[in-house]
Parts: sequence; C-alpha cells; structure tokens
Amino acid sequence: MNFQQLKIVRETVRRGYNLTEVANALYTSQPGVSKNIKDLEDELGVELFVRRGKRLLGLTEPGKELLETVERILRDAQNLRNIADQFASREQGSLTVATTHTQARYALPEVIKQFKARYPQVHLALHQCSPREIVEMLLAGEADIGIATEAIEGVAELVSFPCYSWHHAVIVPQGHALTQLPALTLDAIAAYPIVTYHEGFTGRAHIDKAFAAAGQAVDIVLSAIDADVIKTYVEIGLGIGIVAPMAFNPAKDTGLALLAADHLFDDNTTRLAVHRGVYLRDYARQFVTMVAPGVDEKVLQKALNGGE
Amino acid sequence: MNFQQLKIVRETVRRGYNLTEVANALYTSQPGVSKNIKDLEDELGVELFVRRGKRLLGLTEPGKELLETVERILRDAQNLRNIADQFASREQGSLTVATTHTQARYALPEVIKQFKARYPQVHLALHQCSPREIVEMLLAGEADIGIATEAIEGVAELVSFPCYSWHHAVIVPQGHALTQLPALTLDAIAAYPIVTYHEGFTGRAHIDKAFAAAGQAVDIVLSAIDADVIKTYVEIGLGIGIVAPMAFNPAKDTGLALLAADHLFDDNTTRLAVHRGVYLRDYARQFVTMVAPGVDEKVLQKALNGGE
DNA sequence: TATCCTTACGGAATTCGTAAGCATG
DNA sequence: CATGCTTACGAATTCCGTAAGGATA
Repeated sequence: MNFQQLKIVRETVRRGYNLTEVANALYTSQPGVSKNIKDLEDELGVELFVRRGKRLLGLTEPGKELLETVERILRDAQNLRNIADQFASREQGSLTVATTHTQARYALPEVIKQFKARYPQVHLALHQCSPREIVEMLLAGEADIGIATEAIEGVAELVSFPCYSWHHAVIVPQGHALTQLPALTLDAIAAYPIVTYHEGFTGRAHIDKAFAAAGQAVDIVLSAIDADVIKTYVEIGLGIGIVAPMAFNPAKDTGLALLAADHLFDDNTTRLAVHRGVYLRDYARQFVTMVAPGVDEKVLQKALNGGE
Repeated sequence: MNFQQLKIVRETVRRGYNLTEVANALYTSQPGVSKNIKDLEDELGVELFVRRGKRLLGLTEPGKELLETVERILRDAQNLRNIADQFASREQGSLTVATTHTQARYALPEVIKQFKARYPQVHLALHQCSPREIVEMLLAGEADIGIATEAIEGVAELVSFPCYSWHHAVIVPQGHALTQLPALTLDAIAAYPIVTYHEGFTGRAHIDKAFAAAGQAVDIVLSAIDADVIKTYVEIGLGIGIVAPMAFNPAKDTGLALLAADHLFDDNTTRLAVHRGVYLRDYARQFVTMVAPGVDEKVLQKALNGGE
C-alpha cells in the first residue's frame, strides 16, 4: 500500500471512474493507474470498483467503506505538510479562499486589506465561484476556506461558523413610487418586475419563500449572480431590485435608493466553512477569526477536530 | 513521503529514540532507518528529532505536533486492511484481547465459549497482562480490545464502556473468627494480616482508600497479581484475603468462606476499552456487545468515531 | 571501548512509461 | 471505430543492505 495508490483511488472516484482522465490529472500513465488499482485490490483482497468488462462503473460496497478512510489518510498526509510548513515559516505560505461575488465584492475587501498588511508574505488566492462550487472545492481540498450564504450548512464534512447576518433590501431608482410608501409590503413589491439573484445565490431561496408564503406571484425579469448586474438593470428601469444591503453604496450609487425590507424576508447568515479534520496554518486561523468574529482559538480547535 | 517513513517515526518514538532498536523492530537495516528519517525531514523541511551530535534525544516541537497525525495515518492504514478483511471473509480473522488475570480467569470464560461457538473461524488471542500493559498494547495497536478494572479511564486515546460493577469481598478459612461477626467492619478486618492484590491491580486502590479514610493501618503481608495466589495463602493461614467476589467458587474453594463487604469498599467497574478511531470487524463488535451489555451498534459506532 | 549514528556504494526490487492488444458502446 | 482498459516489456529510479567511518558516553 502506498500513497500513490490511495491518490489514484480518490481521483478515480472524483473523475467519474475514467482512468485515462485520472492518469492525466495525476501526471502519470494510464496503464500505471490500472496497475496501481489492481495491486491495491490484490493487497487488500477485495475489489474496490465495479466493472463491466474492462470499464469501471463505480465503487463496490467495500470500496465505498474504504473510501472514507482513504480520504482521511490523504487529508492527513496533506496536514503533515501543512504542519511542517507552519513551523518552517510561520508567516509564509498560501491561503485559498473560495467565495461568492457578494462576499468578495462587498464584505471581504476590508478583511483582506488587513490580512495582507498583517501577513504580507502569505500568498492569498481568492476564487470567485458559486456556493455549490465552493462546497466542491472545500471537499476536494482545493480551497482552504469557503465563505457563502448558501449551500454550506448541511454538508456533514464541513464545519462552519456564522460571519454576520443580514436581510435583503429593495433597491429602486431615485424618486421611485415605492420610496413614498411609509412601509414596504410584499404586495407593493410584487406590483413591479423584479431583478434579483439567481437560484442558489445570496439568499435567493428566502426571497422566493417570502413571496410563496404570502401567496404572491412575482415577475422576475432578470436573475443575476451579482448585485452589480442587478443594480445596472434597476438603474435603466428594467424593474426594482432585491439585493443584499451591503451591495449598496450611497456615495457611488447616486441614481438609486435602498429601502429596508427586514420585516419582509427571513434573515440570511453568511457562513465561513472549512473541511473537517484539516490542519489550518496560524495565518489561516487568523483569517477565520477576522471573518467570523465569534470564533476564537478554542472554538476553532474543537471544531476542527471533529467536534460539533 | 511513504508509509515506511511514517512507521519509522512512530517506532522511533516508541523505542526511545534508539534507531538500532527501531531497525530491528521493523526488520530492516539501521542505516536505512537513518536515511528514511533524513529524507522525511528534508521533504517536510523541518527537523523532527532533537539531536545531540549524532544521537537522537526526543521530538522537536514540530515533531510532537506531527506525531499525532502520523499515528492517525498509520492507524487508518491498518483500518483499511481491517475493512478489506471484513469484506473478504466476514467470519474469519483474528481478535486480540488484552486483559488481567481476574477477568481472564473468572469473567471471560463464559463469553469466550459463546464467542468461539459463534465465530469458530476467528483466531482469538487472549493476552494476560497488567492493566498498564493493557493500555500500552491498545495504544500500540497490539491489542484490539482491552478489559480491566484499572488504568483504562482517563486515557484520552481510548474509548471505554462499563462491563459490570462489583465490590471487594473478604475471604477467610472456613470457621474463621470473622465468620461469626454479624457484620464486617474495617477495624475487624485490619486486626488480621491481609493478603490482597498488588498495587494497580483489580481495584487495589479502592482497598487502600477505604482503610486510609478510616485512619486504619493495615498489615499487608502479601500482595499478588491474582486471586488464585491470594486464596492459596489464605488457605494456609497467612492472613485473610480481600478479593474480587467472582474469584470465589463455593464448589471448589471448600476450605474457604466468602464474606460480603459491599458496605466497606467503593464499588469497582470493570471496563472494556478500544483505541479511538480504529475500525472494528463485525465479530469484534459482537465481542464488545457480549462483554459490555449496555453497548449496542449505535453507541459503538458513535464512540469509535471520536465522539465521547 | 562499546554503542550508536552517518556516509558511501552496489545490487535488488520496484516503479513507470511506451507499445501493442482487446473489449465495448 | 473511437474510447478505454489490460498485458507485456524494457528503462529508470528507488530502495535496501553491507561495509566503513566518526562521534559520544
């Protein structure tokens, strides 16, 4: 048994049981991949993969059971390297954060500025992607930290911490009729075409839920990934927007007005997530505490080691 | 990084940093051991061991931090083999139980008889040793299951379950003066020379504690590992015995009488322990439920995966 | 001086990639 | 017939043991 064999098993599952792809991904030859799998199966005395003829189709029962442990071993092997790096150069290394447009654009810049000042030697990579992709990256070990409002909770392999809570707000052109209302209602909003987030992004589910609960049909004329797009179309009069309030900048968005709607939509909690059982370098822990203020060393330590 | 290097690191710590011993233990050459350590240190970029000149003295800070993960990786590697064996042959394999004389001689025979009948193909090895050695064996992965009354609780790496509780009893020759007393007292016992267990065995601490709390000095004329020795000397009149009651067999120990002393000594709980994070084969789980009746599949599953 | 570790070197074993062959959709 | 896996074989690399050398209690 060796690490290469285990890596191949993991990658085979991830790549949908295509050994040619696995070989490419691991920069090795395809026959080598085949042989490694066969050797490991021989050593363990069980078939890991279901085959039809020569093709691999999926994991056998023992394969499924073994996979978890294989993944933990490989994660731990990576942990060894990370721990060693931590001691070799405390202030140096890299940190990959996967997050959504909303966080990257509005919530994180301040934190990142501070982090960069504190750890100038750390190479910080910010990956903008969808909430689901964030989860994927964390699971695959391609990102150290994920930050999003959606998709994070309920993934057993991840530990997550709340960063901050917020409510959607309505954004309209300056002087819009809605600005005259004493208090916003769902009915009033639904009278206009709506521009808001795509499904699966930035609390969209809570928006749908509120209207559905009110039995109110809504005309969503544009669903976008990010608030900048939404604001653009609100500004040209396509409809009114429902956005995260941190996307509104009074100084810059002079043609627009933000109307609070805390009472209309459920609140959203943006969360930070890491993979259970990973070792976080000091600077990564620091980053976590900067983004999720309720988290201190003890909480983090406990959460990382399987607690919670 | 490879498994051999990790094994060498683990074994180096276990063998007190003597690489020659490590080489022997792992059936390899000593220069090979040196090289493997050096290679791993080079790859990780940190020194794992503190050296004076050429000798190794202990772990460095990074070494200590890394060791835990190294041990988990190696344990998981063993888990892979065990899981595979489980599927390859569900009813076949081996099970190593480390336990004390008291359990092996009086508590376990019945269980083992049943187990053998149920799993005739499983090679069951029973290691009789001291409670501390039991813990050592579990920590080193040399035993799958440990059963003892002492030393098990308070070892963080182990999960343990209560098997049964019992109180020490007094054993005297037939017709002894103590048999005439309506109720036994510590004072009455302390008037005689005492024959009982060695420190660290079979609840001895509770015996000392009871007398200490009563301010009663006792004359322990013989301390033995097992009740058979104790009974032998009680029978020849060396003193009176304090033993675990399951050691008394009315049919066979005809020259002796057992006197209950539940009210005099704290109760003892015999516990079964396994190493946290190990994979237990089906038959091993079965063995656990046979010995620790309160434990079912769910409890066990949860306990093995890091939860309390 | 005995113990213990390192370096050096040569042989053995393993690994790995290329080429060829075969099954499957 | 293109894709995907296996077998076969030779080269390269890695691994491992022996021998010799140096430091330390």
